[in-house]
Amino acid sequence: MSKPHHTTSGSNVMSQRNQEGPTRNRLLAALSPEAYKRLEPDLEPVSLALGEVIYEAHDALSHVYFPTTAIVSLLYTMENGSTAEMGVVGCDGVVGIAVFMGGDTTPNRAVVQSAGDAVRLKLKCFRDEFKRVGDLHRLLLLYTQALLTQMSQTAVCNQLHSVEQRLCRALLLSDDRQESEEFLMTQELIANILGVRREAVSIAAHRLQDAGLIRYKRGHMTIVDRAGLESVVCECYQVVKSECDRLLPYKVPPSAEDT
Amino acid sequence: MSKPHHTTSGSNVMSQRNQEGPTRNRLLAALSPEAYKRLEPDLEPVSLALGEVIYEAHDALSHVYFPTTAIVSLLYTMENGSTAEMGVVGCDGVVGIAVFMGGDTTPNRAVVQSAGDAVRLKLKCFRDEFKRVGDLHRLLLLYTQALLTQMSQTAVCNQLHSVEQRLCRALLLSDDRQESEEFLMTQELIANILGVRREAVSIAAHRLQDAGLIRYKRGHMTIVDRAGLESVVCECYQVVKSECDRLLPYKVPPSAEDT
DNA sequence: ACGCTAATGTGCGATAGCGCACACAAGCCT
DNA sequence: AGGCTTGTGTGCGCTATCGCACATTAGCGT
Repeated sequence: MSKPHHTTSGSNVMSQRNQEGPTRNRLLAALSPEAYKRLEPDLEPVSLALGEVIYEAHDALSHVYFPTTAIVSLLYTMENGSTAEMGVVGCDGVVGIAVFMGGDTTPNRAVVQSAGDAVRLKLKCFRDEFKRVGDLHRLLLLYTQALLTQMSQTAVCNQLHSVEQRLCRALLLSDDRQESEEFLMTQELIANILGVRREAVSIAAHRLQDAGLIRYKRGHMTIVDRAGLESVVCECYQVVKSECDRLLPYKVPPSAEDT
Repeated sequence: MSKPHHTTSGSNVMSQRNQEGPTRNRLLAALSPEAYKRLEPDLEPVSLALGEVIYEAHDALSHVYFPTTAIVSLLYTMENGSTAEMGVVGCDGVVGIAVFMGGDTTPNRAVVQSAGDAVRLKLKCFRDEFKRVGDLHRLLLLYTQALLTQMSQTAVCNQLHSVEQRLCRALLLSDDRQESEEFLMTQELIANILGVRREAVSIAAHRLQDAGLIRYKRGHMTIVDRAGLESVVCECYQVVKSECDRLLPYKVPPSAEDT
């Protein structure tokens, strides 16, 4: 999942659907023109605010969400209130996997980690297209595998790596999913994501700042030296990124249905 | 996922396909008779030995495996050699998800955690049936969601719970997936699964034994008080089990294809 | 029965992260 | 400008787990 280089494409916007609008979402962008046209009338743009809850644990969904500039965190909340992130979804994915996997709900919540836009689709439209077993079907299974990799790598990473390394991983994952190098996130939020105390984040962030890798100021976190972060982060980051790139290349070969 | 009560069914074996043979695997058992008959000629019984590697990271598979009495662990190995489990597959599932998700390979390995039997299916037969988008297709997506839940819960559990609780979870997960209350597993193996040092397992196992919940002797681990274990284990165990039961009931309604 | 190997128990210092209790500082509201 | 709320830094004792170095033992093969 390389960051989409924001080539301000000027006049040829119409010819490329890769820069703005719903097709900022990589899954939508990878659809064949035919499949995309079928969905287009039903795509509804929405703005997602920081902290907004897209679904609670065990909630039946009314829509699936394709983030374009927003970033959504999949969090689990324990009975005692402590939380940890299991996965993160940005322009590379979709929120609401359970809808097409058949279970309808999941035990986790989806919370907006970085405000931005998304397009959403009513369940019926979405399912109708999924059932054609064409592009959308194939892409979503591939995406699900990528998410599976992300979650399972999170499992081993949580077990084996330090808070500092995992903070780097969280920052890089966010960076991959948005334009700007600056994030609006408090240490409290990061702590909930990493499943550690806020103080532990404070210390780790401070270390990264001292090392000149990030700048940090009251809820504003800025990546200063991305290469440096990549040298500190554990191997888990690359594993997830490589697998994501392998499974979901920008260009996807057309499916049998649409050729 | 309730443990299949081994009612030694005597004479009416032919009428129920729920006790022995390939249909000990719950996915195969849940197929419609039509779908099962299509696969049956190609199902190949295999014995899996403890420690046997079904696939290595990034390996292309030649078969998918439906465990019947064997238990398979999905493990990730770090560059420095440390390992941790991301998920476990028994008679409730299938080894080789990547084959139908479209990615063909995964970054993790599959290792036999408890010796036993499985049936396997060549990729082509498997894919042909999957592409019919009938029972097998629907069941495998449901199973994948269950596995997703298992992996994501492993992620949060690894972060938030103690070695002792996680040992309980591992034991209960194994118990759910096999007949006997006795497992053949060394502390070394358990340590690799939990992603901790062997010594930590030694201490945790000792505590459980002192509490009268298990008996432990040189590679033989026996559950003495299952209810006791369930009172010690963290909530993660129930979350995964409930979700697994919800998504994959023993009886599955027939799909449109086969009615 | 002997001896080898694999499995387990134990002790000790080091470290990471927890839980708590604050002090402090930044920015918003009026 | 003053004051409140929110976010951040820090110190302290505690616990879990690590990493290492051994001692011990069970069971297998011959």
